[in-house]
Amino acid sequence: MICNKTSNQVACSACNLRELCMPVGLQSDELERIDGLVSTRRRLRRRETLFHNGEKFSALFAIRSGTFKTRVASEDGRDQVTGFQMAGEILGLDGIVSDQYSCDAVALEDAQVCVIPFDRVETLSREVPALQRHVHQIMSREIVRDHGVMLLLGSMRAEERLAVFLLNLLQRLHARGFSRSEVLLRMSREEIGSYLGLKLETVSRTLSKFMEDGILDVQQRQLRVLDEQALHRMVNS
Amino acid sequence: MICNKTSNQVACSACNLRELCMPVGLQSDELERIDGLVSTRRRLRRRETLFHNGEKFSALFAIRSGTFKTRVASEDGRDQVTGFQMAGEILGLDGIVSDQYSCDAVALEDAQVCVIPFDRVETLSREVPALQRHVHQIMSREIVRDHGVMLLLGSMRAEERLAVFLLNLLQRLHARGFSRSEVLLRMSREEIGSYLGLKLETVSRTLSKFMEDGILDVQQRQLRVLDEQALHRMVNS
DNA sequence: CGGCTGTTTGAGTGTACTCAATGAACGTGG
DNA sequence: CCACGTTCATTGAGTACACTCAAACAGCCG
Repeated sequence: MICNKTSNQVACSACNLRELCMPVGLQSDELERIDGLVSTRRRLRRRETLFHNGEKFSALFAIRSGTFKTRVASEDGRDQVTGFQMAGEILGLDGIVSDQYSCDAVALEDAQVCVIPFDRVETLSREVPALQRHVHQIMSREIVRDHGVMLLLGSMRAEERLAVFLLNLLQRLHARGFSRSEVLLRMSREEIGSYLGLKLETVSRTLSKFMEDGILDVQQRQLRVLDEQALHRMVNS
Repeated sequence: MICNKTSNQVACSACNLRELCMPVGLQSDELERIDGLVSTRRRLRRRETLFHNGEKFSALFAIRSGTFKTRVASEDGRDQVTGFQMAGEILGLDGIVSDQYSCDAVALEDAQVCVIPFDRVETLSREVPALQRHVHQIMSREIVRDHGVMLLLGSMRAEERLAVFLLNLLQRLHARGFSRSEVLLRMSREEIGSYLGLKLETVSRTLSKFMEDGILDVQQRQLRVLDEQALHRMVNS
């Protein structure tokens, strides 16, 4: 009986995320060469951690499905959500520098990831310049994103932070084929608050205010944007 | 008459920053191979910008001397200092992803940088795995650093932020052979405030409070730490 | 010296926080 | 399937920290 771990694998070249994920921008011949990048898949249930702070680094993870949060902890127990990640995005870049992950990655819903051993990334990107370039871009993108979050945390008020957060979330979902105006939030008020540097009560109050103003319709975690322009105006004024 | 741009160049292999900068961890034979990385040097005067947001990306910059700040701007004019960089640190990583720099890098004092054309980095790191690894680590380090700043901005109070800032600054200066307790601040209160998500008055008041408490001695930009343990306690409690 | 930039300090305000109670949704087990 | 406990969300009341506005002061350079 032929049956192995990889029997249900989908090659990068055949993955429906190839326009979004590692293979972005690669030629078809290059695409085939990176099919060997993914060693295995891994399934996670809600609340399971993909890796945690201090764990030995060995691989990056490409999200196939589901949503994650990453968080860092301070010595005295406080923690900070550093991002929410969705299909096609890469987790684990923080682990490269010290050979151990420096944050926790937690699934916010049942999820599946592609395991990409980092030594394969290094080997292959020496041979495939387009992959090398792509890896550099992924890391650079993360740096630019982080700088945007710093701007948000350092200089914006609660309403602006939430507006930026929602617009960003919707834009990324839209890029994945979902509605531009409707979203089922995978994260709690507390997690949103942690990400935005606010307390959960402030997140809740601000959402309520947006509802009063006719900008949003929020029913628990089901959220609909009624006036996207109003959100944009919040950010640019 | 023989006289060219590179006459006063110092090779990476001979640079006194080699324990701190790009060549970190390379073997001597590898070291020689990366001597070609630096195309030129560039001198900057105080307040000069090394690159600015939107400018075409072509090179990374290794700081040889002097201190820089990087800042990002929001659409409505506010800006946020995203970091202060000193000798041996690398500027320009944000430019890789979109082929243009996404922030401004400004010299806080007269400075000198090594210009490292990025295509050379990519070419050479395909041939020298240790360099490839090093580039990945530099980018990963920046990501981890940014996450730390997010933790600071998202969850710490003014006194803690300033304590973290000072400890980090002193630790980096110490690694460069300077005093662990004394520093001439190269940045204004406003710049510190922008970095820490505080107003300049709050920075000033908090420094004054640290003086009253006997933790610091501050005379304008000349700062001396009298009680380093007290600063550490601020952070961990 | 005057003008300028940067810093300090004060007074009053406001935004987001803490503490607290209520209510809604969800999952588990009887 | 319903009852229960638990988690999560909302809303209120009062507070605190950092903000704004303002004035005075120090240091620096031409």
